[in-house]
Amino acid sequence: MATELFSTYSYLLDRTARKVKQYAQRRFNAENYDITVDQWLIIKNLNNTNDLNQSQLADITGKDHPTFTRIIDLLCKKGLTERKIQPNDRRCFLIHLTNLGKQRVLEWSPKMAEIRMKAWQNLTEKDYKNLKRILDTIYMNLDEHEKFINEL
Amino acid sequence: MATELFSTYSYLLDRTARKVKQYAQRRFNAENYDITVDQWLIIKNLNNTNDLNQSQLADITGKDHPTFTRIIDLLCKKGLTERKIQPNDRRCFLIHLTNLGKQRVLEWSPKMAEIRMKAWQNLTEKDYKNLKRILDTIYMNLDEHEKFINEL
DNA sequence: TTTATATATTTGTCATACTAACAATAAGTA
DNA sequence: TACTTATTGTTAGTATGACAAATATATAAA
Repeated sequence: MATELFSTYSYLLDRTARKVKQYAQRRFNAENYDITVDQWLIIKNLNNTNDLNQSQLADITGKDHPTFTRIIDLLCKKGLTERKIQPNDRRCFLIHLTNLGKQRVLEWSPKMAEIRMKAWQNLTEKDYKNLKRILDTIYMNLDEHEKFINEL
Repeated sequence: MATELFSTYSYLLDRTARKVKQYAQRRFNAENYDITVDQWLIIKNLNNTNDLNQSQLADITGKDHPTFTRIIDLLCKKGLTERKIQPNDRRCFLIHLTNLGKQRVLEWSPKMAEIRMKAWQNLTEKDYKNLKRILDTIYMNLDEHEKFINEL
């Protein structure tokens, strides 16, 4: 593999991930959608699987638990989600998408899909499969937990 | 293209980029290398092309200017770089890798290469070329400046 | 029942990403 | 020269990411 700095996958990955997030955020802002890319990821996911607790949702969306707490704080402040107490386990909350939250997901989804497709111009279904395979392989190569599981 | 959260390239990209950075940082910390991944990227690059000004270096390493200012502040505090005044243009500094900086690049490079290869297990040269092509395509699709250039 | 351990969430700290506003300097122009 | 515009870099504010530590509650063990 080439060892030149700018040929390294880590630089390319970081740069591209940032570009995608940055582009999406600018499009959100241009439409006056008062939400960040990471916040969107979460409410979009809540629309599919509502009423999970924070830990589960954090894991699903790939966020650190402290980071997740803070993002939910902001979503609650915006009225898009709420924390529901569970009487049978008072350690955890269920994160619930409010009616406003559901409305926003419906309202904003088409634009989000359009933005997502924009990045994929000139690429094929096969490219997607390859990308997914390569990224998943890298992820697994570095994931301590998965490595442990595989050794069992 | 699939629309599920876990099948979106943006999620995969973000997740993988973070995993790579996180893994590298943990390995740095384990070796007591007092440096972050982003700081390393910059001194590694300075070792090839020393004495550029901040704007040029920020562009090369893909950082925005405010972020770059802060990273250079930290690198200078650690004695790895220094800002040199240019008499003919007093707006900008040349960023200079100190002797300690050069020493650290030499000292740490082998471990960094090892860490980089770790993520690439089970992948081929062809995978690398594909990944690079796909990521570059996504980047170009979203890059306003390049788009403008291409239209000329 | 008391103690120990595990789970869920929060708080604090540092680093980075991005935006906006600002200061200093340089370069172009009337 | 004086005015305007562009460039370079900094600072401040908000959001996120990673990690360590604290808090509250639940569960298991002695």
